[in-house]
Amino acid sequence: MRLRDVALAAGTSTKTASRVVNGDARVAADTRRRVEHAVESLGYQVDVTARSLRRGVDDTIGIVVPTIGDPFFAKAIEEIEQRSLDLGVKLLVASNSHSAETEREIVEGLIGRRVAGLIVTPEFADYSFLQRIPTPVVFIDRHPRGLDSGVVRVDDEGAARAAVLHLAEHGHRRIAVVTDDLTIRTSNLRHRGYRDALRERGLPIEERLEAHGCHDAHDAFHATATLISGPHAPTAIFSSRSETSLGVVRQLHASGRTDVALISFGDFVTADVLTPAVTAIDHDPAMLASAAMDRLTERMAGIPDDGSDTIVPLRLIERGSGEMAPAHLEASA
Amino acid sequence: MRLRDVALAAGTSTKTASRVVNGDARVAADTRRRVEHAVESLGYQVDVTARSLRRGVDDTIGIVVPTIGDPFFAKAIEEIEQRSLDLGVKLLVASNSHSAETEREIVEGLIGRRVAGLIVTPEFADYSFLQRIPTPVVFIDRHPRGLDSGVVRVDDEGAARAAVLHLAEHGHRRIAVVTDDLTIRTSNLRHRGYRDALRERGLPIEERLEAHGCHDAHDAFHATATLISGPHAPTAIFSSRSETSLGVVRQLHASGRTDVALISFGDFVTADVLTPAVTAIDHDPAMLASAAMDRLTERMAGIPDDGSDTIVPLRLIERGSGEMAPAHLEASA
DNA sequence: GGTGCTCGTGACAACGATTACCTAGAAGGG
DNA sequence: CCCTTCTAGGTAATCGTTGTCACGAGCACC
Repeated sequence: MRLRDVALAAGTSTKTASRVVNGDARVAADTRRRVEHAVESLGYQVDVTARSLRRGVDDTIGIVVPTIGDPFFAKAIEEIEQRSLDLGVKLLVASNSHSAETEREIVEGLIGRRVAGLIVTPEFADYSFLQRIPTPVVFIDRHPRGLDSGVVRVDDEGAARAAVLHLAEHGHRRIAVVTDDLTIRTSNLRHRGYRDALRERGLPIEERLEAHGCHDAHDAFHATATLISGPHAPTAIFSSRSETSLGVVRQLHASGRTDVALISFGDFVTADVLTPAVTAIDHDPAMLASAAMDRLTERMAGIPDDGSDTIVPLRLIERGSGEMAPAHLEASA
Repeated sequence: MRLRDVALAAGTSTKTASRVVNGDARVAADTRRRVEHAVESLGYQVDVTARSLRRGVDDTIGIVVPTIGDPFFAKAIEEIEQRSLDLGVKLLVASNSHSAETEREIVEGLIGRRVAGLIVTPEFADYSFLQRIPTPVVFIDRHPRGLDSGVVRVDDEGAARAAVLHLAEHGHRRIAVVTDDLTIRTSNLRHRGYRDALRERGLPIEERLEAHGCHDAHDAFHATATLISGPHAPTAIFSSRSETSLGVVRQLHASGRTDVALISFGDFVTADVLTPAVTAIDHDPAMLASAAMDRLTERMAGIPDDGSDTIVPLRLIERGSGEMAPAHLEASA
């Protein structure tokens, strides 16, 4: 199964066999045929490992995301998949498993595999070690710790601000937010956008209107119950992640409070089937992915990083839930 | 950045440096410290490629799926991710990009990378070439072409049959099916289960009750419109994929026909928020993934494949839409 | 007939890490 | 005090492939 065996069977040197395998034109037609036959009958397969070692690089790029199960990243991966297919390179996907240590291991492992380039969603790890490494790396979604690098990301703050302003424009003065831990950068940015909007409109910033630490739909479900009970309940909710939106929606439906306006940061399937249909800010992971690929391609072509961020625009999809007035009017889809 | 450089800096031989890097106990404490220091200050990283080449294997397993974006596979990957983390091996994910050629390339590429094991969702490629290859491969979801191998899969036929029987038990006599092309194995099996159930109950099998070729929600949306119009419209629909279910649901809501019973093969988020909440057969990708990992672990431990299939059970989640009587009673959540 | 090409081919080294094998002391047993 | 057994460390070969260089043959051109 080694090239040597193929060469032996074809009666040539390994080098010539290698030439055939790699499509080098400088091989006599007859020799080529013999080698090809040997390859076929022996079921030879190139040893990518040895090849990479010798060649120094690989026609593969890698992408590292927090979790593949997250629909946002899943979509982004799909897009990058398509793009790399067009580029003729293979794609390896890995997840950084939510721990600084494995995160670094994963990235190092991919680099050690000599991928031609890497797209990384930085999370906990310190990426300063990358400075000594020539592999082009493009970061998406967040800034990496320990490294001063440009990033391809969505405009979390601006979009959150726009969403909340949208609610305010429809007359809401008590707008709540459901978010994850503020230590998470994106959550933090969205939360900041939320507060910025309130300030701009001179609306109250109150702790009891803010539900932090909602990691998933379940947390959000309970947090929403607390939010909407009591005398000073909000008339609108801004949910800062699609996962939490699911919980918010469930709670609003469960407690018969579908009169509360809602905008979800992050779209989700069936958002348009619900009553009222859920207004969402759409990330468009494909755009993010595409921009990241553009950037990576540049980097691989030797164009250096200028350190600036690429901001991917977002759009507000008005479906009804974000356009309801504060009273109890129901604007159905 | 090579081990040699580290050794040079630490004043030892590469072998000793290698020992330190690999945690070999037979190194004097002082030497160890010197090497560790050199590693740290030089930012040395093992060249995984060279290591794999020499060692012959790698502490990485790979998984190949049709599309990472598919929520089913995304969940399965998450599970396998977790399991491999526990096992202390890394995971590489690749997608086979829907073409026989790239599919084979991807699998060969992973094998060429000397992964310790592989979990593959076979699609179009001929897998007979694997017979000559020692890498353990576990197939999931479908049988591979060209290779006689056991598979870890869900009981598509049986579960579809159970779903349709469930509808029949609630009094439905005109049950429609919305499905993808029957050339796709899983679609075919589910369709067969559907017909089996009808036959068992002596219910009519009619072409106008069957919408084939629905690739996505959009197709299903239109197909459903056709199904539910006309004099002999069904009182219940069996949707054979979660993607098509989204389209069916949208159509039923759009045309105010939420009185039509529905069971979805494949659960989806918000299925429980709709009115009526959607009854679904849940695949539980985690179970499938887990079974696949069990099998792969066995294979990697040298236990040969006995050629039998591992069937992962499914469960019916009754939420209302599948328990409605044929008339127009509304069983709300 | 020399000179300078290109063509097809092969010998050889090298990619970076590891492993099989070996050395020299040191430690311990009798 | 000699011999065995460790211990810490080194040397060289090797994994499979490919880049470099060289070589002989054939050919065209002056």
